[in-house]
Amino acid sequence: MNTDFLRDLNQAQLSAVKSVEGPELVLAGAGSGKTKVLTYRVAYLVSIGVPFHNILCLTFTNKAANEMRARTEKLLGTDSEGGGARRPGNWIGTFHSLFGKILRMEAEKIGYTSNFTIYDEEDSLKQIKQILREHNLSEEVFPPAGIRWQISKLKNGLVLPSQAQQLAKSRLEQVTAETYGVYEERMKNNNAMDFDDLLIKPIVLFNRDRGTLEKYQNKFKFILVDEYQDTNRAQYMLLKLLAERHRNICVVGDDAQSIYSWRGADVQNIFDFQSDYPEAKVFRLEQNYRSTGKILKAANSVIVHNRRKLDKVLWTENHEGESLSVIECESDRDEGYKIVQKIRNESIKDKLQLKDFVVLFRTNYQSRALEEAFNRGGIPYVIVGGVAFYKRKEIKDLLAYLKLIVNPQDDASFTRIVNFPARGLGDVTVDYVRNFAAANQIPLLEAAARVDEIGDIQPRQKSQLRQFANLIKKYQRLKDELSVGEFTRSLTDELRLVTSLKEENTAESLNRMENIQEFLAGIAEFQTENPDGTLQDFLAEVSLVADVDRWDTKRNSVTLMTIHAAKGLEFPVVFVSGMEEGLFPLSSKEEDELEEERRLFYVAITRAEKKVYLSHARQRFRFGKLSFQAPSRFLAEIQSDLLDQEHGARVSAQRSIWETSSPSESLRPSLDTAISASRDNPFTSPAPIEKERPNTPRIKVGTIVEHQFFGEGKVIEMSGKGDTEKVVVLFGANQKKQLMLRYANLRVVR
DNA sequence: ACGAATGCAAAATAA
DNA sequence: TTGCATTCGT
Repeated sequence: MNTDFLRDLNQAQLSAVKSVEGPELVLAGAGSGKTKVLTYRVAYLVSIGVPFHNILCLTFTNKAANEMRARTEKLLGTDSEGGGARRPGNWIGTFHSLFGKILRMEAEKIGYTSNFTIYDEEDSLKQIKQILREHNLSEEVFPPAGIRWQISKLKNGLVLPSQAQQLAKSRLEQVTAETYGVYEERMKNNNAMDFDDLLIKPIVLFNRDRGTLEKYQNKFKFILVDEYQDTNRAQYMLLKLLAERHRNICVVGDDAQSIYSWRGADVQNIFDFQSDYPEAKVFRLEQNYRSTGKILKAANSVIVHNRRKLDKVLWTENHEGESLSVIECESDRDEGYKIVQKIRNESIKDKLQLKDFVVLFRTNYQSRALEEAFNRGGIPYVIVGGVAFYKRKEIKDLLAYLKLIVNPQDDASFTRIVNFPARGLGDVTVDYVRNFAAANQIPLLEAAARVDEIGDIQPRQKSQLRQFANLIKKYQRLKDELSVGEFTRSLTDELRLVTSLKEENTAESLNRMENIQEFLAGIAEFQTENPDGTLQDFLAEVSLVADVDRWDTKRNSVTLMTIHAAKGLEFPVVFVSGMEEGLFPLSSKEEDELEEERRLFYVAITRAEKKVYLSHARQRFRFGKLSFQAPSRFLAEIQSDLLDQEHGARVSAQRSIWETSSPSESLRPSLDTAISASRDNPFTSPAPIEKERPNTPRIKVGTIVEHQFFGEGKVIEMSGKGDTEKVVVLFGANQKKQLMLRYANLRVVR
C-alpha cells in the first residue's frame, strides 16, 4: 500500500512513526506535531497490513478522537483496507467511550446489564447527599461535595471501600469510607456507573476474568495513547493489562502540559514509562511549528521555574514575531472592555477574523464579566465550557426521562423527573416511595408502579404516581416501535416541554426552549449519522461528550474558554485574562500545586501562533465582593525582554468609558513609576497595593458616599462589625447594593 | 399536610 | 447561574 504520506514528516516524526514493534515513548512538546505522529502512525500501521480493528487508539476528548479519525481516513482514502476510519470496528476514541463500549459488551460478567446508565458528577453528588441524609449525617459536618471528591480519589487510586474503612483515621474519613461502600452498592442496584467506573470496572472485569482480558489483549495488537501525561492510575493499569501480551504500546505526551493532577492524573506515569518498559524506544519532538520564536521563548522561560520536569527544550524556525503584551486593567469590567477593544483593533489592522482570537481564563466565573463586555461591544463570541450544554437543567431533565426509560433501575433519573413537570409530588411523597422501595429492595420506578401497596400516601399523589409510572411504561413500549427522533419528539410533546416554556414567554424560558429544540435537532443528526442507532446508543454518546466537542470551529466568533478546555487547540491570537495572584496561580499553597498552575500557564501561552496578550486587573468582583490582587508572579517569570511593557503602560493610561471617576486614581502609583523602580521587569516588585482604604471614617446611616462604579448613594442600613461590616447603599436609579465596608472603597461625600 | 412559588446567598479546573 | 428557606395556597 501507498505510504507516500510519510513525506510530510520531519526526521524525528518519521522515526517515531516507522518504529513499529515494541513499546515507544514520544516526548512531544507543544505544537510539535503530536497528533500528527499518532495519526500517521495509525495510517502507517494500516498501510503495512495491520487490520484496523487490531489498533486501539485512546484520547481524552472526543474532539481529538474525531480529528484523528478524520485525518487517518484522509491519509488512507475512504475505501482503504479496514473499510475507512468511520466504520465500526475502528477503535479510535476516548478512554471513557471505548472502555464504556467494552463494558456494555461484557456487562453481565460484572453483574451489570448492557443498558447501564452513566451518572455524571451531579448525579453522583445527589446520591451521596441522599445517603448522608438517610444516615442522619449533617451536610455541614460532612460536606457532600468533599466526600464525593474523596470517594472519586479513592476509586481512582483503586482503593476498595473495605480498604478505605481500614485506612480511615478521622471521623470524616470513616464516614467517607462508609458512604463510599453504600454508594457503590447503590450504583450497582441502579445499574449505573459514574465516570470513574468506566475506567475501574474494566480492571475489575479483567482481573476477575482472565479469558476476557486475553481476548482484548489479542484483539488490540497495537495500542496508541495521546496525552499520556494525563493518565491516572486506573488508565495506567488498563494500559498495562492490555499491553502485557504484545507490548506494542506507543504513548505520546508532554510532561510540561500535565494539568489534570487534580482529577487523579499522575505525571509520574510518563516519567516511569521507561522503567515499566525497559526496552522502550524514546523519541523527542522538539521542533515547534505553531508559535513565533518569542512566544516559545516566553513559554520556555516560564517552565524552567518548575523543578520536576523532563529535559526538553522547544525550538522553532518560525519568525521571532511580536513581544507578548501585558494589559493592565482597573477592574474585571475594564479588562473585558480592553480585550474587546484590542480584538476590534487587531482584527481590522491585521485582517484577522474573529475566530482567530481566543480569550482564556482560569475559572469559569470569569467569563461573566468578559461576556458582558463582548455583548456591549457587539462582538460575537462563543463560550466553551461554563454551563455545558448537556449539563443544563432542561436538557438534563429530558435526558433523565430517556435514561429512566432505557434503564428502569435508574433511581437518580426517577428522582429528578418524578415531579417534573410539576405534578404535585413533593419530598414527602417521594420519601414514602423511597422507603417502600428500600424495604422491598426494588427500584423507585417499580415502587411507584405499586403505589397501591404504600399506605401513607394521599389519594391525590397516589393517582399522580400511578400516572407517572404508566407514562414511563408506555414509552418503554414505544421505544422499540419508533425511531429515536420520533420517540423523543413524541415524549417532549406529551410532556408539553416546548409549549409550556413558550407560554411562559420570558427571555429565560425561551432560551430553554431553544436548547430543547437544539437537543431535538441533535438527535435528528445522530439519527442520520447512525441509522441503526438505538436510544441507548444515543445516551451512551451524549453522556460522554465534553463541551469542547460541541465547539464549532467554523463559526466566526471569538472563543472564550478555560485554559483546561483549550489544551490541544491553537489560535493565532491568545488572550490570557486574570493574570493575578490568587486567581492564576489560583492556589500556590503547595509547591506541586504551584508547578501545575505554571504548567497550565505554559499550556495557555503555547496555544498562540502569533500573538499573546496577558491581562490583569487591580480589582475584581469575587464571591460577590470587590477584591484586590497583585499581578501574577508568572508575569515576572517571563524573560523580561520578551514582554511589551510600554504597551501595557499605554493601555493602562486610557480610562475606559465605563469607569466613572475613580477617587483612588491619584493615590495609586502609576505603572510608569513601577517600571522605573525596577528596570528589569515591572512585575518583580509589584506596585504596593492597598488592601484597605485608610479612610473608612465614620460612615453611618444617612451618610452620602461615593462608590467607584455605582457613583453617589446614601447609606440606608448597616450591619456586622470589624472586617465583616456591611452597608446597604441606595444609589441612583433606585439601585440598592449591599457592600462590604472593608472592600467597597467608599468615599464619604458628606 | 403538602407542594408551589418566591426571594436571597454562594463560587475550581472535567470525561 | 443553583440551593435553601420562607411563606402562600390548595
